[in-house]
Amino acid sequence: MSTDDTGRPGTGTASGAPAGTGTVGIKQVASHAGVSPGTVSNVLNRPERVAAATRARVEQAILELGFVRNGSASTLRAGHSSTIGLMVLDLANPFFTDVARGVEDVASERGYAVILSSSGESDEREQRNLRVLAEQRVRGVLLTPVGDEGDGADGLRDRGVPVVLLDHPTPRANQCSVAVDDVAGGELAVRHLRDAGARTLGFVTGPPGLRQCAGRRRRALRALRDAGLGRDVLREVPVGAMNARAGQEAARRLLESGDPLPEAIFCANDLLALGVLRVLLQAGVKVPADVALIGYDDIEFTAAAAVPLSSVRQPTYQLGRIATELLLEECDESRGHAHQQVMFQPELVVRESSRAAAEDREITQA
Amino acid sequence: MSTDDTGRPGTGTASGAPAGTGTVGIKQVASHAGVSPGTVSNVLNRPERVAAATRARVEQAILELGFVRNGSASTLRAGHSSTIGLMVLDLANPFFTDVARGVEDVASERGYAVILSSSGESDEREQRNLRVLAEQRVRGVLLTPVGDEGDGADGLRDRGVPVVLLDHPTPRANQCSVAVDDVAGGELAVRHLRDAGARTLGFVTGPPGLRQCAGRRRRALRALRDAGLGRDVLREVPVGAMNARAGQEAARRLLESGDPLPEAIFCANDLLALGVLRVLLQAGVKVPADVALIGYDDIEFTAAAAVPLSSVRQPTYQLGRIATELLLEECDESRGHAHQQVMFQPELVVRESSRAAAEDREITQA
DNA sequence: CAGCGGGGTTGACACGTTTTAATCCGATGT
DNA sequence: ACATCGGATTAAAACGTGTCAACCCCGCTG
Repeated sequence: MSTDDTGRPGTGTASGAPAGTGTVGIKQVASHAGVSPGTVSNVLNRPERVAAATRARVEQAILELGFVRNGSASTLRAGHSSTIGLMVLDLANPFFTDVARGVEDVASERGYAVILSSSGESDEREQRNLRVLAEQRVRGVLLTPVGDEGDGADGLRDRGVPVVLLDHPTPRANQCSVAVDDVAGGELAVRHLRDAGARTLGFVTGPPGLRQCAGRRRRALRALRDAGLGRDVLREVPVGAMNARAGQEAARRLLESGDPLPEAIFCANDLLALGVLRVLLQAGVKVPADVALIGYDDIEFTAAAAVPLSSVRQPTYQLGRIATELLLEECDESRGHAHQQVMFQPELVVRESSRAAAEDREITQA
Repeated sequence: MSTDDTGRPGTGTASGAPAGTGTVGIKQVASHAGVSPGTVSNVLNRPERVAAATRARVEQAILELGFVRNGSASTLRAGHSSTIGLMVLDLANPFFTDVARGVEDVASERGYAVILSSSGESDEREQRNLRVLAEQRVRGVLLTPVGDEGDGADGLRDRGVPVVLLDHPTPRANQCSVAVDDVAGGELAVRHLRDAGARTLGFVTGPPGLRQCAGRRRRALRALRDAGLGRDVLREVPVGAMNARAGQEAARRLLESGDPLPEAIFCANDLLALGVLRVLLQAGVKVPADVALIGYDDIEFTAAAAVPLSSVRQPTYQLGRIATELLLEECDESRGHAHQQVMFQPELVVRESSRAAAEDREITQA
């Protein structure tokens, strides 16, 4: 059968690798190496089962023909692909970027590809993108759910696709999750601010619609209570987003309210804190002498800020790594897999922005 | 049809779609709707060819059975998938993050999924990940190549996979590319610094092995020459990475060298600039009074820095959008597609860090 | 009334791979 | 020398969808 379907109206007219060959599949490799397609498949998937001599011959043929396996056909036949889905809330947030790096590294090590999706904190987009992932027959999904309940992925789980919740503790025992102890983090921050001498506290938080924010707010309140302080010393400043601009907005509101500034401000997010910091400094407020400031996430830029920001560090990269390892484990041995809820402990990182006035004689040493 | 799956999100097990059903494919839908598989396929792909009545019936069946099309089979049969690959240099860089957002938005709009890869500025990883993309039979690839020559993707192009170069102008006419005019950007920055009164210039640049850095260095030199300045006024400070830590390192080296500081510093990257800024401020150097400072990329954090950083803005998000649109266009109508090299013009963003002492009477307006 | 045309629908095949059962061949044990 | 065994290889049957030619039905025209 002389299959010369070369009538390609193709654009880029061939160069480099053996071009012109319509599509080089397992069959072409087989005939070129003088074996059957089945053997080629074996070379690809269970090299140990094929004699060294033939294996070499096949590998040679693969190289010469520039064959790359067709993932679709493979997936179709095997029933599962070698890609995993990663759905984050916001790509622009360095927190998720770090997580994604961890995910990508592990996945890449194991030969998995990562399909990255961003829900943009929208329920509807989350659903739409999850559907795309389902169509792609991803092997599993790492999901930072938008809603409180992680049930947006129930559809996937019912279809037998493992789902690991990211940065979201789950009450349900029938799924894996990886998260950081938010309550402990809030406690660390609030206790630290109190220890630094603050009697009144401002709390800058994102839109309450966001699960993340709701959670962090609850956690802050609880930490306050645990610290023996009443809600009356707390001043909440809700803002519309979780970025630096919103932080500036929040600080302006605090300044213009006429009330005295709180002695310390806890921001639900480093981006917010950076914005707050800038406006305070511009207004001549001294940080931390007048107002102590602490953020959350410990993104890279906090350390580089004019007054280096205290923050609560989360093992973001590790978060991604562990979650991926958990997911791949669940994929590989779904039989004996025991779901586990991993909870990391956050770590307080104290920098200039919140050092007690007592211990810092010379902050900005210029 | 007693569909009792109405609003019962509470019960953990078995909810949503009919569970237990092995795999629901096009056939099951067909028999459930009393039509042939071919018709179901038509409903999915060419709805206009099927009568309204049957279409409704089929759609109903799809809904009831919770059918989602098997992308692998679809791809296999159709010969091309509905995913595109995006390979960036470094996920941790907000520049690429922004680009990725643009890509994701457009792709998502058109029903494409995005497979995100990071080469981590490593040639070997680029090759490995491109191979994975090839296996996945992506419809096309957006690539920010590591090497000077964008030939790492030639293998893909030969296989008929459209490749659009991202943030990398190409000399070759047989491919699309989207980039920002680096030379113009360098000129903007250098000219601006000179206009602000700087006579000597420091240039902090990343590892020369990186194409990005090599390019930006060349561009800076050229801009200098165009500005009528000799190389003798230039002081180069190469560093090992493109992040804030490296910037701090660079600034320290400048300070400790004993030579007088340059009157202005141009950083190849905002992250570097942030690091430089911090160290300068700590050392008591006034910005911009003593040293003017400008970065590149205009990432979000520059505006929020203690001394807001001047920068050269690139339309990052747009970069991603346009590149994706170009790619999808090339995919859809590969016949009549004319390759084009899009070149954006960068924009100078002047903030406090580089205002001439003359023009700023009152910078901090609070 | 016969022929015709066309929209709607159908079957069946092909896509490239994995996998299972069957086949082949040389070597081993008696 | 024959039966047997085991490793290496093969042939063929799926996997779920898209495509295309064929087909059917019905109304319309000559």
